[in-house]
Amino acid sequence: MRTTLKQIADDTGLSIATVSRALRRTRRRYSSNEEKIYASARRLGYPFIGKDKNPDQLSIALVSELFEGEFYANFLHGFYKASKNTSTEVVIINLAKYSENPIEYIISLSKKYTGICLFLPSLNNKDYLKIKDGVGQYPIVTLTPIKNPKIDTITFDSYAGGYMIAKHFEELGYKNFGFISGPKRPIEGIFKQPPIDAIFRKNGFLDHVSENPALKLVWAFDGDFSSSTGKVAFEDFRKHNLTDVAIFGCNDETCYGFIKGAIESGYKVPEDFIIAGYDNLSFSEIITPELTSIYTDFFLLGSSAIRMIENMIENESESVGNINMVPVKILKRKSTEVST
Amino acid sequence: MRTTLKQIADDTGLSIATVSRALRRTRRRYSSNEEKIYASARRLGYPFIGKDKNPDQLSIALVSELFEGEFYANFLHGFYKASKNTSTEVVIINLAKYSENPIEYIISLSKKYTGICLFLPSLNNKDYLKIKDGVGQYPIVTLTPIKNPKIDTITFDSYAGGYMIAKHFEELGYKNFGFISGPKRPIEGIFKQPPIDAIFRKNGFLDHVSENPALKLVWAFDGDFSSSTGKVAFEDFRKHNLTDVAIFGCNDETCYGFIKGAIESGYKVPEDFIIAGYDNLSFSEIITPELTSIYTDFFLLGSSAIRMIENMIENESESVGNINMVPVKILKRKSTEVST
DNA sequence: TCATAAAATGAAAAAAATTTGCAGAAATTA
DNA sequence: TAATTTCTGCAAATTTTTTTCATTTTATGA
Repeated sequence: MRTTLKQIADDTGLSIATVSRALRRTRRRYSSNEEKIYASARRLGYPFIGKDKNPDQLSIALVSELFEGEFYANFLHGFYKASKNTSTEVVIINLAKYSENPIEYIISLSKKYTGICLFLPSLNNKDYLKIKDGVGQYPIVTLTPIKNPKIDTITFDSYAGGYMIAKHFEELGYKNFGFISGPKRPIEGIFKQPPIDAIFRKNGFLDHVSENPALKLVWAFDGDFSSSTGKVAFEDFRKHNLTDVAIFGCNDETCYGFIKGAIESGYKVPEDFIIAGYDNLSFSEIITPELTSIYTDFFLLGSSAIRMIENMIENESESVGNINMVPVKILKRKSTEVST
Repeated sequence: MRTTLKQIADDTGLSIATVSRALRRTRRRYSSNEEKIYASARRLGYPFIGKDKNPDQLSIALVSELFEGEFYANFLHGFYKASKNTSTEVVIINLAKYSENPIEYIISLSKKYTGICLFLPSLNNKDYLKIKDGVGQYPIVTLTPIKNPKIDTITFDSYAGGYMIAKHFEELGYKNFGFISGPKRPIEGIFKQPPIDAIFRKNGFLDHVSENPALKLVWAFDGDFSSSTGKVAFEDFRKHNLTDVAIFGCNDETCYGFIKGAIESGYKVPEDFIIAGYDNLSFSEIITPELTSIYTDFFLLGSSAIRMIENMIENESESVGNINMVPVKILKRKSTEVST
């Protein structure tokens, strides 16, 4: 079961004594046998003795599937930055590599790490229940909103984000609102289920519209978070011949595509319509017109998640399904700037 | 030195036998004592027995400092994607956390991982020599070009990238070339030294210009990779009142800023000048006009790096300073599209 | 080339660490 | 409340690691 010096001795053809000495020496010597011993020890998974770990340091496994795009870089960077200020170490675990049985693998992580932080939009409620069952009273947190969670959840206040956009539009005097949604069906290789986050953004926006009799949703389009559907959305929007519309694209990329389509067709933004996005990607400051967007601060998210896990450890409290919302901010830019 | 059951027993106030049993049981039981034992074991760094590791799996430490931006997401994702096809596991190590003595820390990683892959633009030649000295004949590779490296280097063929741009400009019939450079001095918090990569891009571009008597460098500007200096660069360019110029901005972000400045001043691209960038960020497809750029394939880089380390292990060869160039591609888009 | 010193190695003894058998205590269930 | 199960510590048994010692190999210098 456990790797012993004997196994390494057998593997390398050397004696146990030699293996013991090589592995225990402080300074490495790079003789061919020592290299062989180290290589074998690594391969067989012998637990090393190096001053690898600061005993007072907590370690949190940040379990995610990595994809391309600025979003993931900001996400990871936010966590690392947050961990720098604490005695907590964050280790990224890319689940894609262990996709045969992800649930079991996540549960096994609880032996090795003091806490687990999940960012896995592809998991469903059943999966989370299994994980919760598997780890028992153990500090675990998820970063993806789920309905009726059984694990403590920490997520951006997307509902408020959607609301802020609607409110901003209203304050600018707009009455006619448009909306481009996020994915409603699974997307091959990314979302096994539509992200609930996007639904909250939408609800926050639409609830404000429907609560206020003066406001009206005059146009809606089903997107999938990509800039290409943003462009398609514009083609559809154009056909409707609407004027004085304030459009909320539920992420920035969708808006980029929409604006691109509009500009190419000779439209002017914000003169012909105003538009706002979500995520505040760096390009939102660069695109012409600069895009009003909801800023999600990943450093704040990371800090909150780490603090939450630290609290769980300290108070020996259980992850039972509390939801912790991290506030978001609206950044108003030229795409919603109305000349007076 | 080594963590033993006795230490955990002392720490938890339980007997050695109890600790042994708790840690060796296959199924966890979540009694308060067992939780205590696991917590103590984690804190003290007791080597766990879980079937954590596939014995035939190589593990490579990818040592980097993470920053924000799409670049890093693509970088990490490329490596993960590459590792998926092999039996090699890639573990991201964020060096920022160990900044007290990075060199020593990197050397200590060689005990734990089968190979090391460095992406640390802030290290200099001396640092690399120390690392090389510290790890001896061990599979290690660096991804940042350095002059006269002592460690095997694998990097994008930036020189060829710069050259491709110049060649493309020439083929379009342009004679007057402009250039916006990358950082020439260290940038606080990011580059302890100017990235040599950017210099190679520049050399590839300028060498082609100077080799061909018909071509002329009519304008150059010192940038720092940011879109804001791109905008400043445009202001400078404008003052020079140049026409028929083909501009190479040594990364995409610089070009975004430059184009933004140009459009805001009523310029038209590519009618008034043509421009090409480097990195092929996703916005290059979205910006109007779409930006011609050099595509650096991080999957290819990751695959090559992993293969290189695998070879070093197999042939027991040493990292001596070979340089392996990963080819890049030019993606021609509207920013350099000349109507005929 | 050879003598000498230094380093590396294996066998076996010694030491240390871990597991297990056993019996009593505590908790749970009927 | 009695029966059953689980938990626990002690000490013996077992396994693993380290150390001692003799031998072999390698390196060094005349």
